[in-house]
Amino acid sequence: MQRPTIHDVADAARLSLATVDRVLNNRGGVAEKSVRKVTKAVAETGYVRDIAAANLSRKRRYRFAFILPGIATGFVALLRAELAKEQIRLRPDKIELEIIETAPFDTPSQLAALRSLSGDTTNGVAVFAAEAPEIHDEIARLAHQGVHVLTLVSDLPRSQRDAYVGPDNVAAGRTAAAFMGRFSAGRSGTILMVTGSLASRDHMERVMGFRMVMAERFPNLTLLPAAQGFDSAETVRKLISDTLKTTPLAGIYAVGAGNRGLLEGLRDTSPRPVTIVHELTDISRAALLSGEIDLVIDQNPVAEVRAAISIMRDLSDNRDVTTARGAIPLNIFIRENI
Amino acid sequence: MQRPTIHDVADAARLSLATVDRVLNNRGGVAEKSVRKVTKAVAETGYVRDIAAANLSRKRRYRFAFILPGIATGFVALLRAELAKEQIRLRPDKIELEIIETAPFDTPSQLAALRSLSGDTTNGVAVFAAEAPEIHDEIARLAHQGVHVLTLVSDLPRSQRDAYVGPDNVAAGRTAAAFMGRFSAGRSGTILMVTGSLASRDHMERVMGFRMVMAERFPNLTLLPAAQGFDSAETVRKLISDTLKTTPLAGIYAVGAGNRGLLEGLRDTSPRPVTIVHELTDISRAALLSGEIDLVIDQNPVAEVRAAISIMRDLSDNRDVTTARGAIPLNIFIRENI
DNA sequence: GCTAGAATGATGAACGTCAATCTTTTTCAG
DNA sequence: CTGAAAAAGATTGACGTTCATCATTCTAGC
Repeated sequence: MQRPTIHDVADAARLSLATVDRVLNNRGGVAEKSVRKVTKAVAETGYVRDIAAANLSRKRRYRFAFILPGIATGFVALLRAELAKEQIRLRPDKIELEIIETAPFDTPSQLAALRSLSGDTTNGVAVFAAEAPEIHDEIARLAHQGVHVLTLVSDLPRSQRDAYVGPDNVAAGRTAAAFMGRFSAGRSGTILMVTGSLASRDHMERVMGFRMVMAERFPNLTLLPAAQGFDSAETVRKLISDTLKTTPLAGIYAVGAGNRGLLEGLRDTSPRPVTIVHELTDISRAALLSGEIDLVIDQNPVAEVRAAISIMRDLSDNRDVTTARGAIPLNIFIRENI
Repeated sequence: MQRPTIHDVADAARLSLATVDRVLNNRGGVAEKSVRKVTKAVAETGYVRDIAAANLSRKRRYRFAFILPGIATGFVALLRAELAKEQIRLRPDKIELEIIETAPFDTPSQLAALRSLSGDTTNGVAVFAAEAPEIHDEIARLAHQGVHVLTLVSDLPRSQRDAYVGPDNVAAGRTAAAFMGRFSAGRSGTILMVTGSLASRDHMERVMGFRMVMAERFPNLTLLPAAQGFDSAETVRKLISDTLKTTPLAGIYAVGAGNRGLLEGLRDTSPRPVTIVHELTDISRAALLSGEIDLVIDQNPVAEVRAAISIMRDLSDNRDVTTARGAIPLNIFIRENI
């Protein structure tokens, strides 16, 4: 048995193709009675629109934009590399990806990126941005224009975004704390948390999760106030070595980027603090192998990009999207499993 | 600018549509010179076949089969549940999934499943099977008939499979060992490994990885020979409690399924051995929360099913598939990050 | 230079849907 | 009962490709 087509629906409803089409694409001008007949016929026949044929007919393309910081290294670079690959891979599927780079931690630049988009040039957009009221406004504007908005890596739960694609950052922080505690094996000492910025929701969520578990389960470890490294290797390096001048550290949790600086700042420190960082990059991988880092918590950029695209597509085709779809698992790496 | 079509290629090659079509679908009967002209025109115009249109025209459907053990609980049940979801979700894309259940750890039944498939009823198949020469033969037969074969969860690297979709099981074992060692914090003692079957390659690879890291880094921990629990809760329970009668355990690494039995066999043991199991299910999740289990190494069944389908589809459309595509990351769960 | 056979061209119907246009039928107010 | 508006029907040409058929033009061998 073949899949039913509009013809079958028309037959079942005892109406013409034209009327069925009018109903299916709600073009209006159809009697209420006929609408019901069609709805019934669709249910009876089990008709599902052939999206490929429909797209072919209406020359549809999917235009998705990704807004992310223009950082040349680390995790964001991996994200961008994956996007570039998908850009090519998805061309035959008529999915066009536009990548818009913003200045890191710069709300005006993120705003400008959002403003450059509109409902008739874009079908969906995935944004990696910080929490700010103007950003929320722009997202609302886009949503209103029928653009599907995803938040990427860092969520904006109170905005009008359709979905969040990224890890559970509170869980990430909790995990970091749990391993920090276990790896410290009951000793006491001081822990430093280095974030990128205190305005990044993802970083704050990680800090929150980290603090919770630390307070609950490892009261022997003392937390310094969260520092800001602005994802810059040099700033992070200075931060670490300055701190070490006055305070010996039992552990470091690097919430954001700048791991190259972290390693430099840590060089020649003995005993080496338990070091937990985020994102598996060339640098963190090497440091894991050499023993300079104890644990890496990673969100797979490949999975992230794919999930985002797949969800934007489903939203565009208005299939229902379960929220769980965007959850990116946290991958935990130690020396033995990279 | 629109994407080029066969018409554009024909124009560029100064040949008719018919000839271009003959070349593109190599139907033969075309002069070598013309073939070259077409190839050149394709390159010049950047033509890429519109797969959706092509599929529409040739009424193509993708028929994929999944062969997996008919176990009603645990990881395999999660796999099957996800497959059932995808079955519905992918219907509008004309992807049909057939799920074939085999008796667990039963080669004849796996063979029968493979034998039931052929090139003209199936485009791709993902098999979760054990290593056996007859299985290799069947895979070769299917490959020869143009069926794309994937191995799922457990690889058969010397077979003619097109790709493996699943985790790096050696890395899984290494990871388990690394955490086992760290969680034991320098103490010495005896470790029990419980596999499903010594014939399952995935289990053996895990054991191998586990042994390697144990020997290298934690010589203070002694390994008992790997036991077989046949993924049965009752067998595992008995195994554990029998072992405990004669030998106190510092750690247990459950390589396979049957975690319900493991927990029962472990009840009232004090001190509780460090316990590491595979796959996040209702049971292991609860045990993690209650503290009966220390660590769960999980392969996400959702990711696994999606990767398998996406790869089978790419193979069917003969796009090139990088081997890395099938690698499923290992998710490590402790109490704090589930 | 003729002819068989190969190569190429031309054409049209299909796949399932969309979208537009034009015609016919139904409905209902006055 | 009439007539206009609303609803429904009918038809057609796209979208990009496949596939088959038939007609035409080359190309070699003799």
